Amino acid sequence: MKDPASPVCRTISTLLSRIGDKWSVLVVTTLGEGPRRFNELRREIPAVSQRMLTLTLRNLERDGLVSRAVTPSIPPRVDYALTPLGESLRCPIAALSDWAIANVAEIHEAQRRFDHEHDQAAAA
Amino acid sequence: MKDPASPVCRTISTLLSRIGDKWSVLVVTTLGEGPRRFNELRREIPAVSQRMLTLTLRNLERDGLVSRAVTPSIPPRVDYALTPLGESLRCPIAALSDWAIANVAEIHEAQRRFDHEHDQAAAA
DNA sequence: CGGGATCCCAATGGATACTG
DNA sequence: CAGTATCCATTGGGATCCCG
Repeated sequence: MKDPASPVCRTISTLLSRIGDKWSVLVVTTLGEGPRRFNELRREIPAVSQRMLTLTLRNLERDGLVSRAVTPSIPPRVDYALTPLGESLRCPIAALSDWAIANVAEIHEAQRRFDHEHDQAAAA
Repeated sequence: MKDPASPVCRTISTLLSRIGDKWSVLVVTTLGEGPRRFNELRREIPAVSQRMLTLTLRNLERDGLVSRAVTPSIPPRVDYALTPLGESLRCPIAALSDWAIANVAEIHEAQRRFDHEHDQAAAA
């Protein structure tokens, strides 16, 4: 199970990278509230650059988590939404962020203590 | 909630980065089976370099997820173990990897279809 | 045994400009 | 509006050598 060459482990690893990348989770949770157009997502996630939003959406689409519907009008219209697969990921993601929210104080205190006990050079 | 400047979001983001980095989850799940010494971990996770294992353990220790116990003998002995906080993370992590395992086939098929529909240049 | 220090390459990601 | 293309800075991470 821990052999990094096994397909299962590589897929999990890929998924974790996707979860860990800077914007995927934010996009998935936003789309979890309902379909969005490209610039709607940009507005709801102000810090994302248009380049990274595009890349993130492409990756999520490739993994089958997000659907992309193009309406070839002038101006063009593209709607993004979670697929059923993407919907099913919301639950484990929520579990993770719930954990994070529940333990943010403890983590911060651990970091503070760690930084204090070692040299206080790396005071993030 | 989506303001990236908010402390909560920054902490979640940090946690997700930790989850998403290449080795943290593997280390946490391995330590979930019981305490391990440094080189035991290296043996159980063959692909990790000693540098990255050190860094990963330091980060996890700083976040309060892993404890580090030094026995100053010759040769030195260092035991790593999950803290209660680290233990509590095993559940959401398991939820995530269960999801990944359950959906690996569907994800692969989505990727295959995506790569096929677009140019087959990026055949990962 | 359990690291730290250094070097170096590859990937991530931001800013900006251009396009259909 | 919804991207694509290019350039560039930062970071991640492997290899190697050294040390207590």
